[in-house]
Amino acid sequence: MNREPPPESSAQKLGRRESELRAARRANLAALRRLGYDPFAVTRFDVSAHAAELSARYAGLAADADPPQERYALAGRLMAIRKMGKKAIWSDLWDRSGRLQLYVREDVLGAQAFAAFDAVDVGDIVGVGGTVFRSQKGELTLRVFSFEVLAKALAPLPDKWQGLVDVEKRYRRRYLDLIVNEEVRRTFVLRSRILAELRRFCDERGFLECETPTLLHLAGGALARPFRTHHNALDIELDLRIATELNLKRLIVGGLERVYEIGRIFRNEGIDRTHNPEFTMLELYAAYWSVNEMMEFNEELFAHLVSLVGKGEQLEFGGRLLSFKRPFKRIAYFEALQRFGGLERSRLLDPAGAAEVLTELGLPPSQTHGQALDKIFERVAEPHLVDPTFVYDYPVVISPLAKRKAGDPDVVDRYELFGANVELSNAFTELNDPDDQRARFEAQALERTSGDTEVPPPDWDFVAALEYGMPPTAGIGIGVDRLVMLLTDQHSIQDVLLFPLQRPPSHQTHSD
RNA sequence: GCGCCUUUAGCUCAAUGGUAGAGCAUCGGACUUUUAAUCCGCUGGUUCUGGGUUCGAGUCCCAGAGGGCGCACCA
Repeated sequence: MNREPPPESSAQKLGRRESELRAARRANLAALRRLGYDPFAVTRFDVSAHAAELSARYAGLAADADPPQERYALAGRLMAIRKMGKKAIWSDLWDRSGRLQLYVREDVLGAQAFAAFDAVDVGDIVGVGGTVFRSQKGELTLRVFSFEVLAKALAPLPDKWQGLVDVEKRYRRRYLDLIVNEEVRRTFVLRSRILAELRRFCDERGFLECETPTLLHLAGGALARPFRTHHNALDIELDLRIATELNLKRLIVGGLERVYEIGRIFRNEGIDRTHNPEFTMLELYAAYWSVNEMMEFNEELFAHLVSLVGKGEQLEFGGRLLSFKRPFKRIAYFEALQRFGGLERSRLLDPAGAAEVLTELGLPPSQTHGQALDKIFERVAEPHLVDPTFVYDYPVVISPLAKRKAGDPDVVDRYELFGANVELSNAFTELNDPDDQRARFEAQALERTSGDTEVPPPDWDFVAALEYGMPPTAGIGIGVDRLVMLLTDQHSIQDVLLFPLQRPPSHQTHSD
């Protein structure tokens, strides 16, 4: 496999400067060991407090007040060291909660331990014990009475002031990005909280989190090219899933009634600011709901998330303020195209008419009627959808798994939620008529044989499941990464994925 | 896949075709309340890779690699 060589074996590849920086750190490691502080021999450290906790607890502590006597133990990475003469050192310790300044004095710590602290480098991980006081410049500080080195950083860290800016290095060595760029850490902490909140919100409403397989004999439920893989023992080809839809609906047939999955989806497509080959999707299905109940659920969920991370009911994104005040705007699909593009529904419903519109808009011809409608909508309507807006009554031709609207067979009970000009969720009343489902799969099979490689082969087993009866059900899909982008004001999917897919690094020419 | 931009010290960035530099970090020195600590001093380079043009290439040309942006693709 393509792996970087171990750093030490590639020493001769380092610039002379970097090897000197590393040598200096190794010299300090040796000094620490001589003094009886072997960093890599330590197996644990009792942490009794975190930086942010202490800052909050002693926010009212005055500089001239008698400092409290309580001893606290903290552990973290030293991100700055300011030496004042030979007998005092100021340092910044970062733990997962934030930063706390340390004040280390020889007369407090003792000669031996102070000598050891003198051999510590920026980036080293230490455990310290001491009492808090407020410095003359007004900063809460830990007076260090004891300390241990818990790990040595043998490699030099990026510049503390400029940080790590090189985007490629940030993605390839995310750990450095997280060490040095606080806002990056904040984004991922927030992502974790959003994920937890999604689960809590669904669990609270009686939804069961289910795990369906990622390895499938046949990837369906969406239009996308799957990744292929091979299982050795069974000697069969497998697909990585492109959606969780069909299996979750099998669970609805099975009577679980309310299910969801927050799952990794794989699509063998290009990479850009809004696409990564693997991404996270929330799919949720509720028996006995129509798309209208789902819309309410959706609205409540998004308003809730915005209330957690935004400014009240508003969310700042890209310098614009989006209002998530309920109710969100609503507009029918064809009404949007009429309003924003002056396009007639009857013309768009006709494949030839849609193809004409495509040409009039200066867009390249599309293979299918459905694709043409998607392109037209994207060009004509999406630029107007800034505040969250439910677009409902989608045409049946682009909705193979949705139930037709009563009294209007050309459209289905489906909506998409748009915000900041992108699709945020997609929901519909699920098709549960096995005969209709079979017919739509057959139509898709024709598209597939006529060359559309993204149409999945029909999943007849799914039709068989529907024949046992699936209750009326509404389903929703939410692209979690794009939701996190929206909520954290990030504009590239790579900035909400810890390890976005990158090409293999260029300088790994060795193959051993 | 196509186009544009980009790659120089550990990090962030300079350098008309003419001796590769700065800040931070490192290293040495001064300083027991500093916080981008400050002050003094010394270092540090396969200019992404491979070719070519030229008396001379970080700079120009060709090919390749990585990255970014745009287009195409993308339920």
